[in-house]
Amino acid sequence: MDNSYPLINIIYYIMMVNKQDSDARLENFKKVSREHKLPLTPQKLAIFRTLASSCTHPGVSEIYHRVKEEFSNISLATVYKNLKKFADLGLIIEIPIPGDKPRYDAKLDIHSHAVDTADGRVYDLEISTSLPLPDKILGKSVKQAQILYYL
Amino acid sequence: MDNSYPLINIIYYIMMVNKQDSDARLENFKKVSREHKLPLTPQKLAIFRTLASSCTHPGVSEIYHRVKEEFSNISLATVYKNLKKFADLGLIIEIPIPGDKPRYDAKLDIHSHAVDTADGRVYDLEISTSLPLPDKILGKSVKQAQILYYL
DNA sequence: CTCTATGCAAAATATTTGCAAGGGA
DNA sequence: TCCCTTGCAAATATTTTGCATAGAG
Repeated sequence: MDNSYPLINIIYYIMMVNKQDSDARLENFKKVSREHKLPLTPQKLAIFRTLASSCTHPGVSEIYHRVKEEFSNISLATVYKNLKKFADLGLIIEIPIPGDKPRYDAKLDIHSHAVDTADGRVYDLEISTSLPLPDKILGKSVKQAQILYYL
Repeated sequence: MDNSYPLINIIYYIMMVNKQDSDARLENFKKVSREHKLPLTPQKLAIFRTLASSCTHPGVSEIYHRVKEEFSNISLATVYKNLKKFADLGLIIEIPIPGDKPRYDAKLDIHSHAVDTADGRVYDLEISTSLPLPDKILGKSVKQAQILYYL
């Protein structure tokens, strides 16, 4: 007898970004910037907003080109510097992609990603069963976790 | 009343590599190479063995330097080419690290990794609860999955 | 003998840095 | 005013490629 059928069905949802989400992210961005006494430049806002309102998890270069439509003379270095700073402040998450450049995500709650190896697209994923999340590993607290699924 | 205590205890194991593991990996490597009619050069063997017998999930540069002790004139390009080929053949897994260079792993069964953000070390992790693993997402079959925990 | 692999060097990419000038709070 | 930030260009770092030669099967 074949026992290999799954006992539970995993339900997953592909998440999209709506206006409420991106507005809330932008508010949090401003709040954290104020708390750290960091000036809110138009460039920073444009970079963050591009990310916060996007479903496509863009990388450095795509963010650069999109922001360039508004600020034609923005520098690539500014995009690099800010994405790094945002990640340090916990305002965005870096999604590492095997064999490719990293992508970024302004969705902060712990969730998973599906990477389509055919076209490089990355999707946000919520799953019905919870992610195994230990408090501590090796005595150190777990700061972040993500599952990467490769299709 | 506070319901926030976890209902289950997650048990995890830090996995080490023993000689049986690395020998089995090496055998599989030879078998797959034969199947694809790819010549088994001493350089390839050294690169694969370095990885298969390691607990530290080395990156390109570390593998290069370790193999260089044996083959003093090995080229970095050879290491790049071979790691890419091994990954394509499914002989190794690339572990993408946020903000850092990728690491490699010859352990093939689906498992998780803990990334120590303090020192960059990466550990293999087995956990007592299973990883939520859907067959298909967006109609495409799931080829691989890994959880990354950041400490 | 045939086909892939290797090593080297150059090219292509990607990312970081230093610094003078500008701009938010 | 005081820092932090920006844009530019140069410096680094990383990865890929072309090609002549070597070596595995």
